[in-house]
Amino acid sequence: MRASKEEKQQSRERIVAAAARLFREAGVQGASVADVMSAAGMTHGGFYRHFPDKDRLLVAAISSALEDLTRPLLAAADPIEAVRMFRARYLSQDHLESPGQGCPAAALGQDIARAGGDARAAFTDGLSELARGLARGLGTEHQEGQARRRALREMAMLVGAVVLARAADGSLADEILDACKEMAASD
Amino acid sequence: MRASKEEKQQSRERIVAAAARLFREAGVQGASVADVMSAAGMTHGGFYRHFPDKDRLLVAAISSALEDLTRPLLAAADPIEAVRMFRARYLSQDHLESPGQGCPAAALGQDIARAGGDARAAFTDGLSELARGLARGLGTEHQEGQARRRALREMAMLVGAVVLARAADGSLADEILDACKEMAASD
DNA sequence: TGTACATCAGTGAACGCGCGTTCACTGATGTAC
DNA sequence: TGTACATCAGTGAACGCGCGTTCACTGATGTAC
Repeated sequence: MRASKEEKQQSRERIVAAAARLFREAGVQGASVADVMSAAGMTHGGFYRHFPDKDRLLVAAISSALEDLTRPLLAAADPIEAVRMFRARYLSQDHLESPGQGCPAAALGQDIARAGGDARAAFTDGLSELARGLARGLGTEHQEGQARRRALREMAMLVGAVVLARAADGSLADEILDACKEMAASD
Repeated sequence: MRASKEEKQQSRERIVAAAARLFREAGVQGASVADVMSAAGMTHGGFYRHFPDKDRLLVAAISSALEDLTRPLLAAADPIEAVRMFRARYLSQDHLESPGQGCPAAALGQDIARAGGDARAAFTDGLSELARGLARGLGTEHQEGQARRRALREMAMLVGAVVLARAADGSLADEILDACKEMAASD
């Protein structure tokens, strides 16, 4: 039953992808190691051939999810348009309803703050890269440092809007998203 | 060992206060019923004389914490100054380090989104009141609806800033808070 | 007002359950010759 | 290249533990007369 090196690597990627989705959907404590392994198509015992413990899986899941979020911003040929699309997608109903595919800061920020340690470090690195991606599309008319400050403010507003809208019932949630879209437009 | 009606009421208030603090510090799943009862000075068995289950305690804790946050805004003689103070306190290092005494949206938003049901309803009500409190200090030069939209945007940015700053390491956390303070000042 | 009894706030042991992690095992893979 | 053996990815049972909740019990409180 031993799998090849290549198969092991693929297994690991499936585990991280499953964790990144389930942690964002259910929270770190709400998704068990067995849940993640099952979603990756394996049984729970094999987990420890890939990670020493659940905490290390969280670290890998955070990095992976943040990279997925940032990639289009850093790769875009038109950074200004990329930021516009990023915003629109971020404040969409679809993002609200699909935390498993969405921003890990909005879905896991509080879990990461409590986990501390390596999870926080991985989040800090990934978030800083996200800010860099956003700054690319916010810096044309301003000096260097201003673009980064604007990127950090933008991130704060976006994350707060989605955290609040997900925790609130539909009508207030819509109000919040609308108010923040207006902001983004006039920014 | 039966306590009087008045004592029972006081016990209940201690339980809710302990839960409001511990849930914000450790998360809903991170604070057990036994932890809460112990912090309230009792043993765990008595909990069910006050609440049918842990979910109902979360509902009471959310309402209580949001009322504490909103009270000074609604009671203020000078609403504009009250909002200024609210912002400064919200983006302070002290708030960052004391989630147990701070904003329940920034500490529990993701738990509330996942809990759904009555917790979400209680959060929606309390958050709407908070928006009303903020709108009091944001409406002088604008029409009615604009004040509420500005209040919702303000909430989103504040909550996002604290969620991100708590999940990130110190240096990036400071950058985020600073960037959002600037925004608040120029708003 | 005083008495007898029902109520029930709080205690602490006990319950069933799901969790993270460990372990003996299987058999295909990787490697040394 | 072929062979013999060591390695180890993945399985599934088992572990100890802490959780939310239940329950029998105690004795002070509340109430009916």
